[in-house]
This record gives sequence, C-alpha cells and structure tokens, in this order.
Amino acid sequence: MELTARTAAQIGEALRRSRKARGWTQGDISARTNLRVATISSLENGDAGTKLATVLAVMAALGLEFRLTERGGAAGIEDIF
Amino acid sequence: MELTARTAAQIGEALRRSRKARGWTQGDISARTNLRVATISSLENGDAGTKLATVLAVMAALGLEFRLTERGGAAGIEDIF
DNA sequence: AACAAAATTACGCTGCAACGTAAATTTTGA
DNA sequence: TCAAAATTTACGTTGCAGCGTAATTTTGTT
Repeated sequence: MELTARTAAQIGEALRRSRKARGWTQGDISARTNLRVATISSLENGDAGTKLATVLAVMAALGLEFRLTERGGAAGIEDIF
Repeated sequence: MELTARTAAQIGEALRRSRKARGWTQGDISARTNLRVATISSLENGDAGTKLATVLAVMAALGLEFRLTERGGAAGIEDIF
C-alpha cells in the first residue's frame, strides 16, 4: 500500500488502492460522498485540479486521514506538480 | 506541530506553522510557487475549495509530503468537511 | 467469445478558484 | 508610538471543476 504522496497522481493511486482493498466501486464512494462517479474517476486518475474538499470527502469515506511530514529524499522535477 | 489533518482548516494550519517554522512569509511561498499571496492566505485559512495543485505546490516549497493513513479515533461531524 | 458490471469520456451549464492589481487591515519591530 | 511589513480582502476577468445526463470504453466472469 502506497502511503507517501507528493503528487496528485500518487494520491489518486493511493485512494484507488484503498478503495479496492475495501472491495468498493467508484459508485460506492459516490453514494457515500454525493460526488459523481466521474469526479471520483478523475481524482483517482491524478487530476491536480481536483478540489481539496473532494479529496477530503473521499478520504473520509475510506476512513483515511492525511499526515504532513518532512520529505525524505530529493524530489524529481516531475514531482513538483 | 500538528501532523494529522482531516480537514482543510487543519491542513491550512499545518502549512502556516511549517512556513513560520522556516521564518518565511507568504510572499516567500508566493515567490517559490508563482501563486499569489492571496491564494496562500486563502489556503492557510482553510478554504476547502483550494485546488490540490495549489496545496501540493505549497507543500513542495516547504519540503513537505503527504502520508495517507488509517484514521485513528472517531471523527467529529465537523471533521467530515 | 459474450455478457454484465464498472470505469471513463462527452456536452452544456453553473459556480468559484486563481489571476492581475490594488486597497484595507492586522501584525511586527524599532 | 507608529511606520514598515505582512496578511487579508476587494473587483473584474478567465479557466476549469463538478453537476446532470448519457454514451462509450474497459474490465471481469462465465
């Protein structure tokens, strides 16, 4: 399970894995958050334009929370956005 | 230093503390991210409408990264959004 | 292969983030 | 105390997320 995330793509992937680990579909998340399935899809696919409220709602549905920590290694240029 | 964040307000507060711990102003973050000072202000004040890209850019500037973890205690109703 | 479930994409619409610029307000340090 | 610095707020503009709805494509089973 991927825990660390510096990019929207990594966050999306982590959310997708967490969802599947629970055996849920995007429709299940949609029902629990009142967000459209298309929105969940977009988020899981790493859209950095996603609103923070959307990310937090999905995380709440999955029973997850954020932890802000110091970066370990150096970030690649591709990790800035 | 607050590490755990379930809400935009908690994320904003964590970013503000991290910034001040480095002795930086919002203007410093602005210069490093090309985001407007007003945008940084809005984020630090807990605007859940902030885009994920904005949060990630500020976190990169501060040398921070996210970690997605299972929620520990029960969330208050006010923590859902 | 074939069918069903799930995920992605599309289109028009509404709302709002972030922009440039700048003013108002709050905080800070001499 | 009080000006400088920092933060917040304002206003018109632009771009796009997320909505409703629905079609299309992909994935998973038999």
